[in-house]
Amino acid sequence: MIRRRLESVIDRTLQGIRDSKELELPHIPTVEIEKTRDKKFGDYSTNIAMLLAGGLKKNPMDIAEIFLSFMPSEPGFIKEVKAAPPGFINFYLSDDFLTSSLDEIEKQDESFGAAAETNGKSVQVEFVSANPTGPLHVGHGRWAAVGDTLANVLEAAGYQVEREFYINDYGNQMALFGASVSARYAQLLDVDEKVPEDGYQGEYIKDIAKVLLDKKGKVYFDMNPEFRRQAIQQEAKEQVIEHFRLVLESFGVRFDEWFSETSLHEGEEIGKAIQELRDHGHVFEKDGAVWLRTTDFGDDKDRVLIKESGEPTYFASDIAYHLDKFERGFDTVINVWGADHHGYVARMKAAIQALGYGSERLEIIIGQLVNLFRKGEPVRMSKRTGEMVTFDDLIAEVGPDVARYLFLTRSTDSPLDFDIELAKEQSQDNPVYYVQYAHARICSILNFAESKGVAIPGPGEADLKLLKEESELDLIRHMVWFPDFVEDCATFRAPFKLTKYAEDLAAAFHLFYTKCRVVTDDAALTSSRLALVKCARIVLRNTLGLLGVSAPESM
RNA sequence: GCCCUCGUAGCUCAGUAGGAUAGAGCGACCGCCUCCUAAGCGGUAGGCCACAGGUUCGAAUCCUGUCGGGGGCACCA
Repeated sequence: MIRRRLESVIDRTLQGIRDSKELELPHIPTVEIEKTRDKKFGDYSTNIAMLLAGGLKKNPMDIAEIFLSFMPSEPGFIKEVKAAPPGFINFYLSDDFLTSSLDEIEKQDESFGAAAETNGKSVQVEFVSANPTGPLHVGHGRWAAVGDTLANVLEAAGYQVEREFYINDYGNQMALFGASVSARYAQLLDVDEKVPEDGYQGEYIKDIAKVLLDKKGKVYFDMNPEFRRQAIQQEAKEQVIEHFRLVLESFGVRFDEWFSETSLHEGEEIGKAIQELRDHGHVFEKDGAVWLRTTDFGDDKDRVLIKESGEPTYFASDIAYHLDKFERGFDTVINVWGADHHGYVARMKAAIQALGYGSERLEIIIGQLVNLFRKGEPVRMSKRTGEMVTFDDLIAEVGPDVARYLFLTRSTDSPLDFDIELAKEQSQDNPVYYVQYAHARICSILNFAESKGVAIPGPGEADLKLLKEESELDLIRHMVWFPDFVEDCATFRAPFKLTKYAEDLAAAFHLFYTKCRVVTDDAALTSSRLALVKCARIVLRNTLGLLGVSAPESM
């Protein structure tokens, strides 16, 4: 990683300055290295001189100059270092370093961009977690893309990652769902039974009942109504979960664990969690209910754990669930929640603190919603009229690649406008295709070379020093940045940044493509450009891989 | 009313662990295929970073307030 190497150079330089007593360095601040946004400032820069200026009461430019005079020369890595006002130190990577990196990329191949070793930390990412009472909506699709790509990025950054789906399969909503399916089932057998007033009226309930009838026949018919409702609820729930599994799988998302809320109620977990809270002294009784004093930890009001009726609240089971997560040994637990749950964050964080865990071990990513459009017109969704575009409808219409990619083009906490027609028709303006096209073009070049009988060079076989064109070196600059970039995406929990990276990389490739012809009569140059193009394909493919988007060989 | 979040080019949005002249895509306008995929490339135009204060050598970024959009404020899940 480039940043690590620069950190080490900067560190050694500062030590040198300190030893020589040229400057009194009381302590060395954390080195910040950023990729420059403009080439004229070099490739990477640090603001260390400006950070030191305050304490030393010296002009940052003077400090930068001193820094330059002490910096060891590393010709194989850095071509040039310059101080620039108001006190930046800019590093220019050497051409040799850039071109020789290609061998490294090719050697690492699929693992290029991923940390060489694990960082020893485990993290669980919980996402989607829909109630199994009906189809997933497009918002769930967005959380799925965000959660899964975040998990990919964390894995690449060296974390041990688990993906988990929490099944909210307990409580009133489930009972209503069961009763609704049960009524539809009865109706199919010509028994006049009404779907409950506040039950689920959607057409899909009929479909579930139909499948149930086809699969199980009339076995529920003779049961007493309550027993029948429960049995049907169980079957219907399994049907919906299986549907979730299939839809998410078609979207490239596979969970390691499906955790049922009901299982918490069946076991001792909830009681255990409440006892633990009690032991920590945060539980009290009032108005016949049992409360958790979440206000001790910054919540704006205290919350009920056990209702007057003796039933635990959803909050209580959620606490038990989070306790279970920590007891499973995760260092960090990340939840991707829909925006409608954000009022819940403070109390959940309070709860885990009441259990004695640091609040930083629970991270909650609030995902904003998706607004669907069709040719600029908002798609009205109403469960009543049945006018609904579900997540699987969307996948069927635009395809998983387009959906996944576009879901990740906006930062997670800003709402996303998704125009279905634009997504599938305006292909030339579609960033997904722009990136995929770069990959397909590369494959086409390699095919063309092969068809001409040109040998594709293996690692170390091409003379990479022949790559001197600006567009060639710029393309490599984007590629060698990749591992650092992936690490940033992980530390900032910002999977959506990858789409921008992918577009910039594709742009660098497209520019190279128009400026430089790969397969020419110059055998040596052809060989080195083929090596470059092969590496560009690796990085492009790995980027798309993290995004969960396919890398087509032709388009 | 209280809490959270957002407000950046005509549109959709990046950029916020304070840093250099605020970026991209789309839309508009002008160019580029005898040649490995034109689903591409180059160029032009477009900004009081909602507003007002404050902190700082330096603020789109941090703090306070105002205005505007979205969301949330259950012994529901």
